[in-house]
Amino acid sequence: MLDERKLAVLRAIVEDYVSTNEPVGSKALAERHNLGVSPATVRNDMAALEEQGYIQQPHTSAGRVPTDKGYRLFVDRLSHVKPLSAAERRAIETFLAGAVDLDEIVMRTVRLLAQLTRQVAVVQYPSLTRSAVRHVEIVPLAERRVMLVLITNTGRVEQRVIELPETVADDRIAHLRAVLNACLDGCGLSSVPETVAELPDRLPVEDRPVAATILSVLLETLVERHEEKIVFAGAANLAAADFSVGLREVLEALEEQVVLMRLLGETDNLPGLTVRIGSENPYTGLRGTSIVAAGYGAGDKELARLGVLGPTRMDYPVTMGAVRAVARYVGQILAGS
Amino acid sequence: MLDERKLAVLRAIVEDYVSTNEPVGSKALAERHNLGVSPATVRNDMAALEEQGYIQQPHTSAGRVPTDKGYRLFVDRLSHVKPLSAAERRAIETFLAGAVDLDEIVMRTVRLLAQLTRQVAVVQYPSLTRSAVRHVEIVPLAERRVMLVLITNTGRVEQRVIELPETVADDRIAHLRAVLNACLDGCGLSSVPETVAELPDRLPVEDRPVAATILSVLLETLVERHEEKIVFAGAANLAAADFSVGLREVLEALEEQVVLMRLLGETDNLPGLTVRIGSENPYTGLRGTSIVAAGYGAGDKELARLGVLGPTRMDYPVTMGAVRAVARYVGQILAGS
DNA sequence: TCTGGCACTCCATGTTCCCGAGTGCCAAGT
DNA sequence: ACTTGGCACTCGGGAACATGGAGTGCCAGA
Repeated sequence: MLDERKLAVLRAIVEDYVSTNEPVGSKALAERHNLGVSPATVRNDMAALEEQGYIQQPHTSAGRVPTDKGYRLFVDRLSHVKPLSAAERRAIETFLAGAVDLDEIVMRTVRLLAQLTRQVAVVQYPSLTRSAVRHVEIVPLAERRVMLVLITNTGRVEQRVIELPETVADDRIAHLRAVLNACLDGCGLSSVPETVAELPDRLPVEDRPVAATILSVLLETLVERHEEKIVFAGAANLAAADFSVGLREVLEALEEQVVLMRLLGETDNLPGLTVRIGSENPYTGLRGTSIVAAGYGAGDKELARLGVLGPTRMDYPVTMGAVRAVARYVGQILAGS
Repeated sequence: MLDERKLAVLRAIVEDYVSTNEPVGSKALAERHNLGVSPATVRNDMAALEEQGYIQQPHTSAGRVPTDKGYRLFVDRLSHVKPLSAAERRAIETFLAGAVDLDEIVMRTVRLLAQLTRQVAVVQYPSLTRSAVRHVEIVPLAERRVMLVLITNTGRVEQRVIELPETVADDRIAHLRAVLNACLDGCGLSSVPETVAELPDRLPVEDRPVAATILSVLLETLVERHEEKIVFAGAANLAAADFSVGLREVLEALEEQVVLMRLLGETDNLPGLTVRIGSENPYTGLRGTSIVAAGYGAGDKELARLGVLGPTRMDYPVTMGAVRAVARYVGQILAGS
């Protein structure tokens, strides 16, 4: 059905089209990649490939262009992830190492990835759900107002201002803090609700209303922040690519947290790297774009995802290499801090 | 030099050009705005306006287009800030009121502003410099590692992980925290360095190295975070405007924190609202764009700035109204929380 | 099964042409 | 001293048309 040479032809078409952005014809193909056959033969192969939907001509009498199906075959069977150069690795390492807190890690990561791939990079904040409590802090702000600060083992910090039902002395607050920490320290966020459930019963009666208020805010925070934060960078790279068509839609998608989440979220069979090509992805505005994504995390459990979005016509091996490498390094940094 | 009618003509040109995006000719002008004179007269006035650099023709035998100087005159003398409708005000209020922490306030503000003006909105986080310490927290993470959390009265939270030079018992940490808070509470961030200077001397000798480490990180945080965080939203609106030319540059500028900071930062004579039109702004990539900015803050002191960036050909009265209104509401929210 | 040849298609590019919107200027009117 | 109508002129942009070249499909021969 698809012999060795036809696959070689497809590979050549993808590579040429990616680098030139112009439909590639049989003659140029036979010359540039030494396939050892004549243009006429290549034409026959092309006809077969087109027959099966791997390539396509924009107009009669134009060269061929890969279809989404063609890219898919290329990614799955005809290419290998291209590792980064040593220099690039060093650059990543030093750039990420300079970050002082989670915000900055994420910020640097997204920029790094955008620059490395010359495309739009998307990074999700480490999931609250899968991390654990490191410390809970209750800070008195005013007579009846405190700030609740929740610090997770991934370095994430959530804060909330709480209005209390009554005036509370600082030492009672301090006690409450101690109790809370004793019982929550190291507790997985997902199990916080049950852990905390009968906690008010163990407190003096007069402290219960206050405790209840604080706990309800705490639980609320966990629920609301369930949805993850997500950031992107490198929008300028979109304009640089010849994205004149549909740029609007792409930018809109990028500003829709929900869409971004879904794009990054859905994984597929490949271990680690997910590639979603053009029409494969769920959002119609992104018909002409592909997503290369990977999970990252400290240790082996995946805490969040990051990836790159670009035209279907992208250099998949290189992009995949960059995404994989960055995901690994971020994981290391996260584990180390 | 510029009599009443010539000014009216200029105003009419700006308004028409803003709404149609096409060079406006004498005939259409005389008809649409009832100026009470003939096209020929309008032509004479136009010639005078062009003579003085307020308008310009793209080509001979085309209509006129306002120059930056023309827009400037329009903004300064020919237009009034247009207040928002009651419905819009309510929308702002309810939308902003739902925010639970500073991050979310800023996020919502920037989106709101982008949606309201259909342009790119830029919002700076409240300045660290001009706010005061509300609480300092030192959280033990591991034997020789603590997290320093700094909470300001603007609701901003900064955190840093610190490696200590030696193992420190929790009660010593607690003591240190108490001392720190006692001495820093309410202290303006800019005066933290001097306040903290002789603090180690008042501690037991064995605590001094640890205290020094922590304090140095604290000071470092203040310095590094001196530069403000800044976010933008609404990039899709750029694509919607006919920004085909220079879109690349604009997007690049938006991703350059430094450039953004400068754009927002420089104020001018007008109380509150700053308008910088096309070539007036310092960055060459933004030759075709204008910035409308305003300061905001809790109470009267300005904590940070926010604004909108769009094509020079924008509806200034409406945009200015939106920016001013949003700035005020954010101030209120900030003061109330 | 591959190859060279050949007729055909059609896009991209360049040229020409023409229309119309808009201008500048001038002479006449108020 | 302005304002106005008239008029010749300019120039951009779109339509119509020509052309060259890259690329294709197909076929007959090796």
